[in-house]
Amino acid sequence: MSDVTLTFPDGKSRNVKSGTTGAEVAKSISPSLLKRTVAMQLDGVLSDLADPITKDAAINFVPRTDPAALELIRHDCAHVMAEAVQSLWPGTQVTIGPVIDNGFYYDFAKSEPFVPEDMGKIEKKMHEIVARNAPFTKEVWSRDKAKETFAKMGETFKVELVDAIPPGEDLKIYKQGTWFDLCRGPHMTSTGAIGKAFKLQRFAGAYWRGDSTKPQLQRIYGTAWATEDELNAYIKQLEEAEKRDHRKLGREMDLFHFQEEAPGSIFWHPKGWTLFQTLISYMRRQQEQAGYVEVNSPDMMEKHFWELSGHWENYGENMFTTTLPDERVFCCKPMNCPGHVQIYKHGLKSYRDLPLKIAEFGKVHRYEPSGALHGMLRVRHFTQDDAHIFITEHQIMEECLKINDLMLSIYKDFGFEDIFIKLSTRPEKRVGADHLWDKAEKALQDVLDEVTKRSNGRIKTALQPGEGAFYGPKLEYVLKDAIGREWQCGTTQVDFNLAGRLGAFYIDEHSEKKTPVMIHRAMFGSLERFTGILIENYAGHFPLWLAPLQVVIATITRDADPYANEVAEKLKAAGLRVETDLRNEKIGYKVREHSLAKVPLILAVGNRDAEGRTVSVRRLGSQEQTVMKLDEAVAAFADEAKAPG
RNA sequence: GCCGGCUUAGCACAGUGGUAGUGCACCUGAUUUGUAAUCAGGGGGUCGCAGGUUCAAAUCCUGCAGCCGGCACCA
Repeated sequence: MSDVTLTFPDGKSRNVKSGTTGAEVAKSISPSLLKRTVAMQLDGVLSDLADPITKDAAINFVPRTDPAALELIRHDCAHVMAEAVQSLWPGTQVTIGPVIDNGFYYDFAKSEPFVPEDMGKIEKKMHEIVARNAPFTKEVWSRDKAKETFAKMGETFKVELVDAIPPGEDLKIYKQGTWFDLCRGPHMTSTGAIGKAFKLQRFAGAYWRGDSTKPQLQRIYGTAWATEDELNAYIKQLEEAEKRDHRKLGREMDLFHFQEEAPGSIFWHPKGWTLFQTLISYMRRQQEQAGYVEVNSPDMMEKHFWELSGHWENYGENMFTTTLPDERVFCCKPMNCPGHVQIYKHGLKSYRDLPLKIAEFGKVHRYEPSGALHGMLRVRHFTQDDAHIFITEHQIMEECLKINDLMLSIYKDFGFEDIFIKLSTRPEKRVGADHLWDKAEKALQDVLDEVTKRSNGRIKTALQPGEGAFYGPKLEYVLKDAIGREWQCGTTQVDFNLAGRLGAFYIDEHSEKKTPVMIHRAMFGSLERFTGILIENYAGHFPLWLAPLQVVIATITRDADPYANEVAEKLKAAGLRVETDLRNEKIGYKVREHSLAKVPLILAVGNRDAEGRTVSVRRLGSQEQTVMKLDEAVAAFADEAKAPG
């Protein structure tokens, strides 16, 4: 047999016979290396340590503590969980069990639902299986053997999976003791390598193959790490995220509430509405500077209008309708675009009027499925910072790039600098001719390429085939928050269809009627969602310009009341949002309360301050106290409270 | 919409068949206080809604709604 050359991470190389396994190579170097190795990488690709090596490769032996081993730990853990479930509930069918961010899941077909107490039982059984430390062994089976075996076991989902594997591919079976599963691998050397740092998290329903027309399976989510320290750190991180939950902070900070008579709808309280309006003012200023005009269009229009626009056909099941006493059917607008086209159509437009940028802080109404609702992040009535830009075809690139620049600069004002952009192309359900879709998708791809180039590759992109809107493809801006979670906010959509459908045109330089192209775009996306994201991103600790209540003046004794009122008046006159706390309480009590309410600035005033015309400043999150002259404090805070941009 | 869980005072929670509780918040009084809880007293709940079982239901059963975790859908 011929030799193959293996190159080790230290640069040294060595020849071994083709067909030698990774385990044999490791053992020949040292038995202890073999013992601590759970898998290998060949040219960077993970594979089983027992795999024969048949070509030259850079080889790396992976110990279980190597970051590369983490996905193996999780994947092995999914197998162990599946064995545990099948041993506890014989007759349960296994389906798929992939690795996901921070963990894994496995989907089961089981007639009785899992109950909460089952989680502990499964975990216990898993620990037993890990302790048994059975080696993972791989076999390659014929398609027929696999189908026959799984069919005999009653594993109908596995049979379906076998059928879905392309003809040329090997069918691999991984065994851990007597239990086995169809799996593409790789796995570690034995179940013991999983260790103890795993935990099951939740039961959930999930459709077979992610398809809501197919049977629903029971999914178990788990997390697994190389060490218990890492597991604990991860759990702590989840707890941190929970503390930031906008639903919890919204209640604690008295920003808004929900109630069951209005599912998916927000009752904004004064403080929350102040925050909301601060965001709108900010965006209004940004858009004015960028040459937009603001309009307002009707919330309800007759159904036939939405039939004409294509919404009734393509979006109808998400629309609220109402029948008036005169029996005409009206629809609440789910989007602002058709209304903006009507405004565009008033007065003949020339190519000289383009680009025409029509913006609206319009509240749209969408009947979302009940299971989709989630605090302010997914509601049925929300305000978009929406705009429609009417342009000629050759203005697409320039306008999309302007939008992109504005989008990025706005996100930066909120501290979001880690952005990624998804391109979503034509969905199955759509309006318009394919050649127009070709043009629209090409245009957005070009924009995306240019944006990536300009950012020197800092902005990452992804393609989402079939995820576009029914009237056009879209770019979707996803931003990463302070604790690494991703949120989709802005969107830019190129639309060759809607203007034509609704009879909008302009006169070009040759006096001919032309159909404008429309760009639909939103930057915050939904103001409600963006507010929720900001609450979680800042954990309620808003920068001064956003904080609904910016300053509290807390008195130390009653004697200081007149001075406290004077301080409040001065701050209000400087444009700050201020309250006084003159209650008969100790200063420590007041500081605690306003700190819990996340007020950015607490000014304590007592007799010393009244005499010296000073304030004692305490900033949220700091124990430190700074005594400032009143006039200086007012000027400094007024400056700090200015909105960016 | 689908699967599972949950729903008790403003908030967080205890209470599994026999007169509804705790802490915080709230109200009243005393205390005038220098940076994360001063002391004492008091009020507050058709136990999500509607049915049913029972001598008796927060507790058991059925239906509905909302919420939570996922799936599907999506800004």
